[in-house]
Amino acid sequence: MKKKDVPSLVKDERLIKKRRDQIVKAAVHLFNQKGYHKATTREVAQASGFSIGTLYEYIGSKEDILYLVCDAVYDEVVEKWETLMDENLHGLDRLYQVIEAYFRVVDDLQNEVLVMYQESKSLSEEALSYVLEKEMRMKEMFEKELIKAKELELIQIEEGQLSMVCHNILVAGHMWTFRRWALHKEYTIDTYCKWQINQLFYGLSVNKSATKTITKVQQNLETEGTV
Amino acid sequence: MKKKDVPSLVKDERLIKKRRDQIVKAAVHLFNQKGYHKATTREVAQASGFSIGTLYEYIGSKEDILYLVCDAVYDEVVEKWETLMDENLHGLDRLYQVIEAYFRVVDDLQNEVLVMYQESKSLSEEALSYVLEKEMRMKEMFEKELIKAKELELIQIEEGQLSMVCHNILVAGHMWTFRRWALHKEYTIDTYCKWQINQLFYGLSVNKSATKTITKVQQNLETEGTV
Amino acid sequence: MKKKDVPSLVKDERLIKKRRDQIVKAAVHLFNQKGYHKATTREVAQASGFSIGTLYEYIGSKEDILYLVCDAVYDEVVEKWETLMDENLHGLDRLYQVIEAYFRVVDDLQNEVLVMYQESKSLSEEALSYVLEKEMRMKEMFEKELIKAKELELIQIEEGQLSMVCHNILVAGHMWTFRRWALHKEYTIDTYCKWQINQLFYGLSVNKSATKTITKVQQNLETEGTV
Amino acid sequence: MKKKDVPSLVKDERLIKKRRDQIVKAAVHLFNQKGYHKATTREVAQASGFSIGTLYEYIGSKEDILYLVCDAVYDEVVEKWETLMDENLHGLDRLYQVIEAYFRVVDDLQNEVLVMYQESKSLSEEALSYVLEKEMRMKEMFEKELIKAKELELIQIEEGQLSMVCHNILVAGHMWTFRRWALHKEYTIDTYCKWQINQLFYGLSVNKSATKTITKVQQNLETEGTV
DNA sequence: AATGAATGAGTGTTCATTCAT
DNA sequence: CATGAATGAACACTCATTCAT
Repeated sequence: MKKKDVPSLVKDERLIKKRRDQIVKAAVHLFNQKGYHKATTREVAQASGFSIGTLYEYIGSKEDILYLVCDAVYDEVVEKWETLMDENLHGLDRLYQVIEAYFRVVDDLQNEVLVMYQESKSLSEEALSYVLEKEMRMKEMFEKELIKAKELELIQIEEGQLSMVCHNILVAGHMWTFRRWALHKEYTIDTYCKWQINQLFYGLSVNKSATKTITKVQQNLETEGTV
Repeated sequence: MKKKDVPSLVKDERLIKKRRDQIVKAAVHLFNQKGYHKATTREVAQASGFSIGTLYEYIGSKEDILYLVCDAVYDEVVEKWETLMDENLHGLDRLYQVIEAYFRVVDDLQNEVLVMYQESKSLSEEALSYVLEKEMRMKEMFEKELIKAKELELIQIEEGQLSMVCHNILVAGHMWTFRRWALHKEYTIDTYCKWQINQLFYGLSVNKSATKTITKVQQNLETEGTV
Repeated sequence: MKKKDVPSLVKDERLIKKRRDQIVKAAVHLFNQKGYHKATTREVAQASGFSIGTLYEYIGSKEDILYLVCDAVYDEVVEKWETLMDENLHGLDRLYQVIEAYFRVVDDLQNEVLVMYQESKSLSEEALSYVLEKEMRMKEMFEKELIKAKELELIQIEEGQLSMVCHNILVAGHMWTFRRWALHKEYTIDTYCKWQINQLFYGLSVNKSATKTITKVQQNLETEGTV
Repeated sequence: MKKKDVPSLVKDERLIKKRRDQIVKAAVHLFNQKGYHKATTREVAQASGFSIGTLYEYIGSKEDILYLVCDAVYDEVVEKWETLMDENLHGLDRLYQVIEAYFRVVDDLQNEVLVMYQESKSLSEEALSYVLEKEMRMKEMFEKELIKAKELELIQIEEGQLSMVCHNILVAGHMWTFRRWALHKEYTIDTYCKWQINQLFYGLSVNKSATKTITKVQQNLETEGTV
């Protein structure tokens, strides 16, 4: 899926970048406050520091603003993430850090991530799939790390579990923003990282003598024929 | 937080219930397709099988529709969940089942949960806090079970982890709907339950010889002074 | 102009009268509070003590309510007026009393008169002309009295003045309602009657010698440099 | 009570004034025909010569239109009134002229005055009190003149009568519009002025010795050729 | 005769988008 | 390149009126 083309009537690429940065910054703030649908293009223009006419010199439609935001947020997340990484770490330490760094970037870019998260569904199919593709690329970053760790025999992970765990990690990051009404009361970003990583690697530490196979539960449910 | 009052011009309580059920059903469908903001009240009325005037005999504002949806979805989830529970199960089996049953209910009520999940942020503060309270009550159901399991020494779980794990379970359920664009390609609800529960209880099965304490990682990160 | 026909689905004339009395009473109250246009038929029905369906058993349209009100108010004014009249009075005293009694009836039926006064313009042409005809009939009552007084040489009034004075009297009554925001602060109905009647009969008591001395006064003032 | 703020999305003050003049003109015409409540904002926009969207660039709500009308009408009345005044007249002549000029302005601005008169009650409390204050200021103009005349001993007027007479004069002006269905059949503005002023100063001539100098005043006014 | 649920045309208002200056 | 006035389709919501029960 290609980058969606956002039309501009202006030629100067440098100016386009500058104005769009202004737009994104203003839009993130506004969309956070009122949501994408309730924020008006006029408001975005004003918050960006120019007129509605000028706004439309740099975008083709309101949706483009949302697209620019989502696009920018992914880039910013990845960029900051890379800044945080210590390339000297190895083994499990590296794995922990990749995840923790991600959580911390999300914490840092809370508003941005939240907007992208809550409003991206309003994108057109074309724009959405581009954005989702970026999401998948982030997922792949975790997959790579996990596969590497598995190959190094640092962790044991079954085939089917791999992808799901990466989804879980990503969503655990998002959660920190979209469930902040609850989580921020109970956790700091430090404790949140600690417990999420702990949970991710060690689970609920099942007392082994109590273990029964999940398969059995499955069977029970299936014989009941419900759902 | 009390149940928000949704005004109706109609007196017959039975009829109100019937019509509101129609409205909720139609609204879930519509909001799924186009989202809350893009769906018009006229469309909701039409999809409900009556005129716009009649719609407004049973609600006070468009927001009330969303509120009715969210309220109904929670009730429906809890109700179906209870139906699925086999009260004869005990120990870890019960724990597995509580979680799996929840996932299966979410799967069954995918559209409903997705709408509630994606659109509830558009509720007014008053309505939202009522809805969030319901969410917290669901979280408590998991908490109770986990505490019970802990007391029976079926699992080991530290203080700070408990709440977060419950959030994780709830969100893992939601994920099945809001990330279905990815997850449903890779998993069936059966395999999804299996892997999520597996992951929840056993984590990534860290190879013990490779284990280092998370605290150490934390220290590394902190000494770097980043974030 | 004939009495406008207000259709009713009910046969029993006595019931029609009873219900319409209820309607008029409720409507006067409501129209006073919110005005004819902002008051809804539902509200009128409710304030009348029955359902919207029943309301429409006794009227054909919302406008009929206004017509009923206007019609009733005139009748009530005339009726109360006659009650107040002392037939033993004669001469100027009678004239004073006719006018004062009218003012006092208006004071008594303030809300009714105000509604009729402010809202009758919303009647259809047909209904309006019937109402205006009633107004003219009231005017004629004053005309008769004034003509009688003129014939008795109690007052001097020129041809063209007669009609206008009667309009003035009627409007002076209405004024007491539609300018009550100002008049009721400054006058009681007693003082209002006194001064209006005084003004009506004696005017501003122009100083007779003033006409002649004006030039003189002016000269004085002008030399003083004032004015 | 301060001038109510009517919000506009347009910045150019000159354009605002121009457009609002258009709006007022169109609204007076429409409100006369159908009344404030039955006239739609779309009709006002169309009659003003622009689209509904443009209308709302210059007002905040429908009520603002009514407010603009009332506000403008008062200003226009006062302005025209002042134009008509001959500052060289003194004594009773001046008094006659102040009143007659007012009647003639009302005649000239019939539609405007009638709308303001009949619809101002639909204003919000805030706007209404501002409008009523303007009305009171007009009343004070008459009060000043009467007090001056009293001090010059041109007229005799008792304390309690003064305010009421001014109300009467104002209402006599309004009457010429809201009772035109009757008055215009019987009077021209010339005869209406003559008889109202006559009545105002000399009453019903109970006392037979009352003079009729009005004819003379009329001649003065007529020879000036104004109005 | 009374009820009140159903109707849908109509209303005020918003806002993304355009385009002349 | 920037501006902001103009546009009008679209929307939430109201309410007089009807009619089956």
